[in-house]
Amino acid sequence: MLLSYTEENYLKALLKITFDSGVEKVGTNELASALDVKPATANDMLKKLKEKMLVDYKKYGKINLTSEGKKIAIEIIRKHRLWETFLYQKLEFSWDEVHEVAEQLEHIQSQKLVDKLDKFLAYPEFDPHGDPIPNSKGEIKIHYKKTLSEMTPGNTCKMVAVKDNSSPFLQYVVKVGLGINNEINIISIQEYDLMMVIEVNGQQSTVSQKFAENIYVVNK
Amino acid sequence: MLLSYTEENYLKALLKITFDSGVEKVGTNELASALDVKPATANDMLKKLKEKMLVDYKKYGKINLTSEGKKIAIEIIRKHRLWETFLYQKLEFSWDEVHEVAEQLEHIQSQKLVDKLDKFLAYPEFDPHGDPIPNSKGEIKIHYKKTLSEMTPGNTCKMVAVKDNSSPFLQYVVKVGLGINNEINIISIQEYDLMMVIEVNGQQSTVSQKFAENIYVVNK
DNA sequence: ATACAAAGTTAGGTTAATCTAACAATATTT
DNA sequence: AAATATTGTTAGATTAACCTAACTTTGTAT
Repeated sequence: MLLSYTEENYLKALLKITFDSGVEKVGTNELASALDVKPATANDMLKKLKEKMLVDYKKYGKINLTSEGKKIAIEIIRKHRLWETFLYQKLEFSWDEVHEVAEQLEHIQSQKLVDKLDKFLAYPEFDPHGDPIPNSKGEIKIHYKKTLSEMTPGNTCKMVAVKDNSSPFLQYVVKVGLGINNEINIISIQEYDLMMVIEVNGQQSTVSQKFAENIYVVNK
Repeated sequence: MLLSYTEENYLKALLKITFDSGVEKVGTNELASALDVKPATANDMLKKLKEKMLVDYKKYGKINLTSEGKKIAIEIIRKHRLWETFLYQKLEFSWDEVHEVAEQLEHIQSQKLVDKLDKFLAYPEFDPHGDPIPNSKGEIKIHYKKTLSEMTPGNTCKMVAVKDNSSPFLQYVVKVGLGINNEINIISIQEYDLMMVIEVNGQQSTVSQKFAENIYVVNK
């Protein structure tokens, strides 16, 4: 099925929201704000995607991807993450620069391109932000993640991914000395505002709760 | 200046036409048919591009790119040919498959991406079809080309590029045993219909005039 | 349980890129 | 030079993706 750039973005946004919130059902306003359009616009598109059997929804109800819609959305995420990996590994892009360009590259239509790129990169399993890259069958390696904000003093954990892919956040992550697979010791937590003192490679930093909520870790 | 996908294609088409015909001035119908749209459509777009000072033209007159328009068009061709080279050299695409995908990739907006890709490919000077890749300053290595159809029996020449980039043509070129930098001996020419008997790597083939007009060569 | 707030929908309008059909200017041919 | 053909332009319509403003439905809180 040939979809427009825009239609693809709607499907991708729907999948992303369910990934991030853990909930299957999505609302019109939520979708609209994720795509930075007005609810009326999202509503129009939803009707179109329903016509095409890519979403399952009825008036005033919640939105769900159909299995076909989900398949397409996963393919887009696959392309996005493969391109990010390419930019990072082969073209020397930095962590915080890959996302923007991958947003464009993910819409290139060519099955052969995706397959060959995957091969060229030696079938990577995770992108530069630690997010899993769906394989050619659409299967995703899930590593059950907690956020840094769920850790308690004395814990040691390892950063596996970031939740927020925005440049300002990623640059801040680098500044704190953090990166994928780095070990983090939780030194203390401020009861009042939940600020956290952490140690990475011997360097201590104080980070906000908001920051800690955007770092995925696994226990050590 | 931020241009739409479509606007970029109009600029590229204008530059291509002047390249191919050798003439500076382009007509509305010619442009329209190159882009596979109706003349009325091309006319509308021309007005828009004139507003943006990218083309120079007046009612019922001929169309010219301004220097700014030409600069942008060259940049698009640069991207197109770099991507073709990438697909061919790094991703194992064949000669006749690269064009289509590069038509999409050429519109990706990221100066850094172009620069890094150029570096990654070790600053190639020619794409897989033998066409010169403009460098980062927009300079193009011109090799003064003749077509195979201009050769006479007894001549020996070397194929440097193809004029037609379509899949059917390129597949035919491969079938005849031809490739970039191959030596060609002109054995004979049929006076009646200008069919040519050529020899490549010891293999003799008979090719039509139309075919011969689409192969660029240099004298040996 | 009603009232109010939040979420979702509809109607009608805009812009970019396309079209068709009619018209105008330029070029070519006899 | 007049007739005809070619080329280019204009006017008005269409479609996709967006908008605002008004409305309806659903959910929440007193």
